[in-house]
Amino acid sequence: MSRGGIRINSGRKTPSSPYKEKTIPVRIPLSIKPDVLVYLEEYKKRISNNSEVSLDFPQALPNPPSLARPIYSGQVSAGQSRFPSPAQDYEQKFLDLNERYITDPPATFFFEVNGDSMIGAGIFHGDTVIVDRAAKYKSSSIVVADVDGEWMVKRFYKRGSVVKLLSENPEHPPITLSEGQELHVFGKVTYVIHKPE
Amino acid sequence: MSRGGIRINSGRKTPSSPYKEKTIPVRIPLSIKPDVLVYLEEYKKRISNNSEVSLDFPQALPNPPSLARPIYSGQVSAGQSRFPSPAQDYEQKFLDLNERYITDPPATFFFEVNGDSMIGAGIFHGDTVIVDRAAKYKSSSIVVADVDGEWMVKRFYKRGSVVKLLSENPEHPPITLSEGQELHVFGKVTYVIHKPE
DNA sequence: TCTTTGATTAGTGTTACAGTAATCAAATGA
DNA sequence: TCATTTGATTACTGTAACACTAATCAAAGA
Repeated sequence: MSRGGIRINSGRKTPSSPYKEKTIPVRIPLSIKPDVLVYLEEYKKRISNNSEVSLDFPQALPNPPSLARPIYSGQVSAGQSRFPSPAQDYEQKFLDLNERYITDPPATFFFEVNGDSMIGAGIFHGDTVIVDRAAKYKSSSIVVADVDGEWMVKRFYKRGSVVKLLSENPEHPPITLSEGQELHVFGKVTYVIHKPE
Repeated sequence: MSRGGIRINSGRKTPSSPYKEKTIPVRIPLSIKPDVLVYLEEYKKRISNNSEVSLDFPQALPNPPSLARPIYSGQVSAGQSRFPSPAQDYEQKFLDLNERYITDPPATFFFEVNGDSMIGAGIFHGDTVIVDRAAKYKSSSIVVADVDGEWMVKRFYKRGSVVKLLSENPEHPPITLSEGQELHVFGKVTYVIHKPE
């Protein structure tokens, strides 16, 4: 009758929680408990969808509810063609920068740029680049990459087995990967935020 | 010596919590615990600011606090100097693009740029510029201006009574204001958002 | 071989509790 | 009389503990 006995190495495996990490109790006001639960639900989904993604880097939040700001947008010419006055035909939009420029929040990172090797691509010293780890990059994409521990913004170039990292400044020669050098593309630069002087 | 004795009606008053309501423990994944704490912080502030409001009826909070996005930021080199791996020294920041790049929401406008006359300033065709009408501009500031109904992005130049609008592209000559021409500076370009290709 | 079943371990919501904070009024002292 | 000190009293909070559920395994049975 008894089917008992030792079962070594049995039991629930870890991590088997939907978060794939430990949890800790945090006191939440009753009125916003439902919001937090919804939030956790979203987070769970994201974690399970991205489960194949490496967890070397801490993952950030799912799409939290954002405060949209009403912004009047229009078009303006850098050349000299004629445009209607923004005062007349502005279009009231609720433009949320986060929404517009961050496609995948958990995969999005910000970097401040150091140096002027990418001036030709409109990336200046001190600029902030928005990097999306989930975005697909190809040859000629601008990426943030790590070559033997050195992190840089470059234009990624690949033809067959030849991989180079190109600058956009004649003073900076391309970097060709030599034998034994390791290249990790961290993510694709999707936007550059530049503060003009 | 003894100051003891019954103190009827003494003790901490309710509600004395910053939330003005009960709380309950909710299990939160460790990695997003900081986010939730920030969220609660915001909520607390909102509650305390509205404390003068009558509590006869439950009040709907005006702006629901948004869950700030944690973004891991680091620095990356466009040159070739060495930087530590973001995995090692990432700094968890709650970076909100709106907050960071929009100082004065009602005075902030967005324009899409047409043409390439400002390439030297890192402003390309198709870019979006953030324009702050409330920001002070001076000679050499980049502005959105209206000259006789024509709207443009230019570098504003002023020496005495001489006013010019300069391009940042050798192919585009400066615009000198002639007699009878009207110039209205709409606002100062505070940031340029560029999508590299 | 396949299925059943209890053993075993991980994860979860909630209670309990100890420690802290806030508030009051009696006792004290000026 | 009135301000200050002080301990009593009550509310609040973070977290440990615990009971319960979920997941997984391998031995026993079919």
